[in-house]
Amino acid sequence: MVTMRDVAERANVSIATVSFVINGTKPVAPETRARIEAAIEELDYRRNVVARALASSRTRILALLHPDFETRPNITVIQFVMSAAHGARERGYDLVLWPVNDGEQMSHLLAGGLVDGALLMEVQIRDSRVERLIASRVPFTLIGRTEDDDLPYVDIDFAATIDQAVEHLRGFGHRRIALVTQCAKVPPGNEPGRIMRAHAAYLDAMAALGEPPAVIAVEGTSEGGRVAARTLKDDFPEATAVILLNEGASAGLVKGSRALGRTVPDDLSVISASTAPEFGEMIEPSLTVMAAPATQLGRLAVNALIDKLDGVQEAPPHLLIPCALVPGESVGPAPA
Amino acid sequence: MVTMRDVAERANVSIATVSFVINGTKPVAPETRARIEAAIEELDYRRNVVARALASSRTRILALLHPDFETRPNITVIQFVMSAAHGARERGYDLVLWPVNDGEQMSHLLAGGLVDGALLMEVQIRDSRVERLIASRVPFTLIGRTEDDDLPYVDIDFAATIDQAVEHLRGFGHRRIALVTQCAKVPPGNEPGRIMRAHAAYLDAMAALGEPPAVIAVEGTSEGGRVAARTLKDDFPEATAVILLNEGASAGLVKGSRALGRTVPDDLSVISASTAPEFGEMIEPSLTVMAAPATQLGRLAVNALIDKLDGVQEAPPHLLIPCALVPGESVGPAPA
DNA sequence: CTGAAAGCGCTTACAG
DNA sequence: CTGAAAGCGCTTACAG
Repeated sequence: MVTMRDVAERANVSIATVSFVINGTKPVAPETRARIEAAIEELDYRRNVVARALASSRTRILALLHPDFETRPNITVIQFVMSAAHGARERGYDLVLWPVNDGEQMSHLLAGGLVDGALLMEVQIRDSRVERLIASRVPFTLIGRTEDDDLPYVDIDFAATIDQAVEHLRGFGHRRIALVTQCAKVPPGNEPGRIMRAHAAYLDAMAALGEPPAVIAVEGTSEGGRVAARTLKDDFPEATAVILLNEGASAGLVKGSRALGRTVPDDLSVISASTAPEFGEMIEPSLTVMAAPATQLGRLAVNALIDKLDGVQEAPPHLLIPCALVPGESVGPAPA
Repeated sequence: MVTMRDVAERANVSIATVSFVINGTKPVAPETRARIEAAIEELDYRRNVVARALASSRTRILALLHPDFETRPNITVIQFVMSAAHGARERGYDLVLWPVNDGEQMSHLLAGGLVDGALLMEVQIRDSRVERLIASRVPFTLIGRTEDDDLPYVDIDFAATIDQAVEHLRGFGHRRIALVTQCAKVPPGNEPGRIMRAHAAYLDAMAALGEPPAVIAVEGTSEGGRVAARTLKDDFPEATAVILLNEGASAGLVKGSRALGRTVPDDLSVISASTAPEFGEMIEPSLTVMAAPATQLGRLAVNALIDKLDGVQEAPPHLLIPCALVPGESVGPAPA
């Protein structure tokens, strides 16, 4: 292995000077610099990142903390993960994946000193992992929000997303609109923030419309979708449209409705929020979706975090991006 | 930050002895050990992984090298990535994500000394990245295979998978079976190994059946699936069944066939190979799939690599796992 | 069974 | 503009 010492010897300088040119930390005379660069080239030297990390107490590694047993894996998650990894690499950082269930495990990992910063996925309204994160003193950015809006986060703007979905449906004459969310495996009142916030936005929109709300929470599976279809028919037969915040159940809802004699979109219009268009077009009829800005969020989260680490940042980032409507064939005029 | 020195002082021993008990590298007297463990507990000491890495020249970090612009992201990929990350953590390793396009970039990263080993995804028949990997002297395991079967790999057994799919279809009376694969953005003859091998297995099976082969390569999108449906109808109208090695096109194929007046499975039976069942049941009719063993492969690949790093291994791993048939509703009796 | 000491390959005040 | 040297927090022969 060729080290900085080898380069220094070949260029007839001290290792400090080599370090200065590699990092651009101090001015170096042009001739000296040229000699050093030549030596680096000739020896094919690459600085050891571990030694650098120890000496500078900056590892340039970021952790992506995600729940161990992912909810049904989906396109959005992989897009988010990959874009975060890509964004990190573009700025010279590495991203490690940390499946964490409990805060205990998280604290251990954080205390090891491997990472300079962390990204936390699937944030809940009250989230003990966030407390651990704060206690660890490792800088972080949340993907999603807790109750405490002051923490740095990037998130989907679910309120705007729901509003837009409702607006779109209203344009087709729908007024009785149901919401299908996802059951969480957590105490009520502590769901993932997205569910709480979307729920609240939905209730507001219905109140503004002067229509009664109809909310159904099912599992994020095809079976869950079928359950939703039946509940919809039995308990909310007046609903002519439904907004899903449950991608995993969307296909089942369409299939289940059809099996119950209700066609999409003739009898029931469907919008799947926070869903990849690639996913929507697999379904028949193609789903009208609100595309999750997964790729943007991944980059934004990483860049916000790195900005903080580099001290290039004043206020904690509070970034909200709404989903974008991508029309499919699952929304039609409200039945008379 | 509390260091090993702090622990040593509190326990009245040298830092070497602390290291011995933490790593279990040398026998330590019970009383001494107890004192040290107490000190660790009281100080809430956690060993600095970076310092350890530098001193031991083992970082305990693994890289997952994946193509930068993923083919259409799918459930299988995220399952693979997450299970690899999880498997690594269970053995005390971390997994970094490295999006790499060119070998150049890869060599730079590898030379930095951050990782002890690497996993390479989307391996092609002739793959320059593999050569870079070998040249870097970083231990690795391939996900997929090149021409050179001697390198360590884990892979889906596409031959067995195709055979099983053909067998299944034959059980329903099908003989004229088409294969739909995915266009690669690489020179012909250098596709991802899975396509070459599945293709070969398919040709063998058709030869054994004494039927002419019919192969269609389309993009892994809904549109690609539609193209396949049309090509199938126009160019291979005798085919009563199709095996897909192209998850992204499967939904489009079903929808496209229906649009052309051919119902699945009445007129055309469909099996989607290397596909997640969760995906299959989204489609109408539910797709009969060959489930990709993504989760197993992720763990196997990581464990094989770590075994090698730990010297717990003789021969390079050559692990092949076939997909498992999960019947849906897209396969029916061959039309008379 | 335990310790003193060298060393992993860098960065970074401090001096000149 | 450049260098000598301390130090990052560990591991690991080597000695005893």
